[in-house]
Amino acid sequence: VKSYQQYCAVARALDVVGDRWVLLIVRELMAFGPSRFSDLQRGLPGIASNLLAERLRSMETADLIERHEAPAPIGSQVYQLTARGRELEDVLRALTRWGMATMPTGPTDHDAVQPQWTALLAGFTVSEQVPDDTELVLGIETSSESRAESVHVVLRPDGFEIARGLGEDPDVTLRGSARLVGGVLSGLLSPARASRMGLRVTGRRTVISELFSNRPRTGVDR
Amino acid sequence: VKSYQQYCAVARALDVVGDRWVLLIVRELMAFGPSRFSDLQRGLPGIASNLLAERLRSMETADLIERHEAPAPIGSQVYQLTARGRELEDVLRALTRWGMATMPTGPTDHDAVQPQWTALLAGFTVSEQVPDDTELVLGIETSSESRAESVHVVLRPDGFEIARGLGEDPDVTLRGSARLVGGVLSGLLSPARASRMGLRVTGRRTVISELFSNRPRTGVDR
DNA sequence: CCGCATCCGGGGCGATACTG
DNA sequence: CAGTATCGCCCCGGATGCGG
Repeated sequence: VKSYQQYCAVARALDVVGDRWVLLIVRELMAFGPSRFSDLQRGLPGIASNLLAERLRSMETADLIERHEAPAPIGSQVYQLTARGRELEDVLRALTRWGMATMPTGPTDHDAVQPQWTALLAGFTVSEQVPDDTELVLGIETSSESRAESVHVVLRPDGFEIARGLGEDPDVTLRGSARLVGGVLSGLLSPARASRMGLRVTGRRTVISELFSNRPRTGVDR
Repeated sequence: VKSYQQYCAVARALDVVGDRWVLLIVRELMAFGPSRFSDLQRGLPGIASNLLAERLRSMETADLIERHEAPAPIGSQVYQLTARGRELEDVLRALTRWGMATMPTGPTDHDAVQPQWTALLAGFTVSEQVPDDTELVLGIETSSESRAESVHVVLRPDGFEIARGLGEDPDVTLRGSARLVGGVLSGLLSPARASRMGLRVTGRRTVISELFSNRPRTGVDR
């Protein structure tokens, strides 16, 4: 939109990422990596196509993303974060932590639900809980009213990756409403309570309790 | 504005703090503490009075701030952050770190300059560098073209406080353009270089080099 | 289909004026 | 000093169209 015209680091940052949708576009690219226009559109329900196009242009100008010709499988182009764009991870982490506190409210009926949002939450909150030299594949299937969609997260102590589908043989799989799955992954809901409320956990169930044994009770305190 | 209507922690957070000016109002209240309407207006050059009033209302509804009858000296009311509002500190920290990288560009001629913005930067970046059980008072005077305004920061290892004026006998005082003062405090500019470029340091000058001896060279890397 | 460009209605935003 | 009132403008959101 318009610059705040203030010589202040916060205002300067908001001049770039303060426009509507921008940080959510970064969220999608941080979750899935290089994505096509239509992929982004799916992950950003409510955005108008012209707005997405305009944002992608200005984000490219701002050096947040770069446009690439897609490799073999698809003959289109993909968008991905630049190094500068990836440095927004701490901003998204902070916003995630702060926004998590409002999650127990559960999705309103009109709220969209996408599994990669919950998966990103998982990557941010529990990835550093993974023991050294291990890789943990977490399957996530959030069932909205209409249909159920799934992703899987590869959790490593130093980071994570998200991809569509359940992948091959995840270590643990969480199925249920986004509220239950997200509640457990954010630490705001104990696995035991969630199970009683309808969460289904398959695979090496002990992994879940291990991940959450030494986590703070709420995600809000520092 | 309007909710994103997505069951995602980031989107939920942006539903509350994503509106224009909101995070900058939080910045002002985090810098100075309880403030009056006109104080906020001074710290937010460019905001229209009706917009400030509207934002203060919605921020009160969102439990970010609360309105209080002012104590003795002023017969008006003051606004201050709630606990929930103070929890936005990490969000501001992350945005500050990210926005700092754009600061060497210096203020454009039209950019406003206020010393508390630089002071907040100091509080965020160097407060934990202060040795235990010590209190360091840092005077800051940023000279814009028209006039020079000053604040002082009381730095403690576990936090900081900002107040107007230079206070009584600060340990060190930095005077100069906002670019020079901010450059040093952000770690993007060495004190030596800044001095050569016109920064004036008075008081216990050694404190400065001590504070910045074991800081990372740039503020951008994790 | 995918990746936009164009058009259009509504509302948030910004500037000014005004009031207790 | 602390807002309220009014008024354009432009951004946003939704729909449609269209070339590759």
